[in-house]
Amino acid sequence: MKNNRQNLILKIVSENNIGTQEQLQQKLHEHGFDVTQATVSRDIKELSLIKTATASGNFKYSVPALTKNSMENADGMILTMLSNGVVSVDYALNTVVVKCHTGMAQAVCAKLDSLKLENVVGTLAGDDTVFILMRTENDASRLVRELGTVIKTDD
Amino acid sequence: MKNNRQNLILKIVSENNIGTQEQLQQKLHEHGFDVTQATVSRDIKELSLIKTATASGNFKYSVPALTKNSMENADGMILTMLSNGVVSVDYALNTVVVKCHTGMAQAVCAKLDSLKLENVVGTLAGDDTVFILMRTENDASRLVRELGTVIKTDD
DNA sequence: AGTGAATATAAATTCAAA
DNA sequence: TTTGAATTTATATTCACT
Repeated sequence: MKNNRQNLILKIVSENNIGTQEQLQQKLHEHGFDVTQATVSRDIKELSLIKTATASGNFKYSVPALTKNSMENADGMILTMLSNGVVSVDYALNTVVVKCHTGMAQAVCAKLDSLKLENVVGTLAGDDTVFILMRTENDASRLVRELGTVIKTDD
Repeated sequence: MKNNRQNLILKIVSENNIGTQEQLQQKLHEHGFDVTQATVSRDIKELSLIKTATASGNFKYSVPALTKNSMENADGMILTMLSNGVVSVDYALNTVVVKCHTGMAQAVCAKLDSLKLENVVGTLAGDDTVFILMRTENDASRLVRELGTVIKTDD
């Protein structure tokens, strides 16, 4: 349950402008998770979400980029989260297809974008699938291989 | 004065583990800047510092790095390229000006584009100069600062 | 373990002032 | 515009309970 909730949090902060834990709590409530601010605070800490000012003069929680550093953070929580979201990775020609659990594609896509991967032409996320258009077939192949080493899919 | 203080803040949070504004205030005091928490809070907002949990279970303020992912990738090729081509970086209002060696601006511009920097409205390269139009003046200021930390200019 | 209620702490903002 | 003092608001933690 906690895991589901934290996955949802990643999705929520990726897709919305969440400035306070109360707002996040409210969003969680809309999705059927009734937790207190205390829990939201703990979740944010465990996920190592970052809080920062935006150009528009507000604050915003975001998913941290997946660096070596952030993997070390929070007992690899983020990595785990990413892993939990992904079902499988495949490619055809120069397009990589990341299959996700329903509703997780947006969050996974945000995470992948944050990696600022090379030779990515563009990304597109539906509900349970992310498309990554790579420059060349070689790039696609390499990316699938690289993701394979990082992401533990849940089969 | 404010500028000096904010520069010092960047230095302090880079070199120390600052978890609260009070700690930062204390460090500033040691360097002769006597300001209140209110000011520290404003500075943090203006600098868009990020607050996030660390592996050790504490919180920490950090400088938002454009480099963490993008520059560590690609075997530092991009970094090398930029360093070799760039002479200086400056800005006025929301436009960043990257002075390059003659004929290098196009290449530098392409490299900068490849970084997919946030809040970039557009870029334009001449022969020895790249213009980067940022969303806001703050964005410009931050980009210059960030580039400054990454790019070794050849003077 | 994970959580909520209450609380302590930290951080953002308001308001007045220089 | 920049700031401090006071205040409000937000966030982290403590403690009890499950």
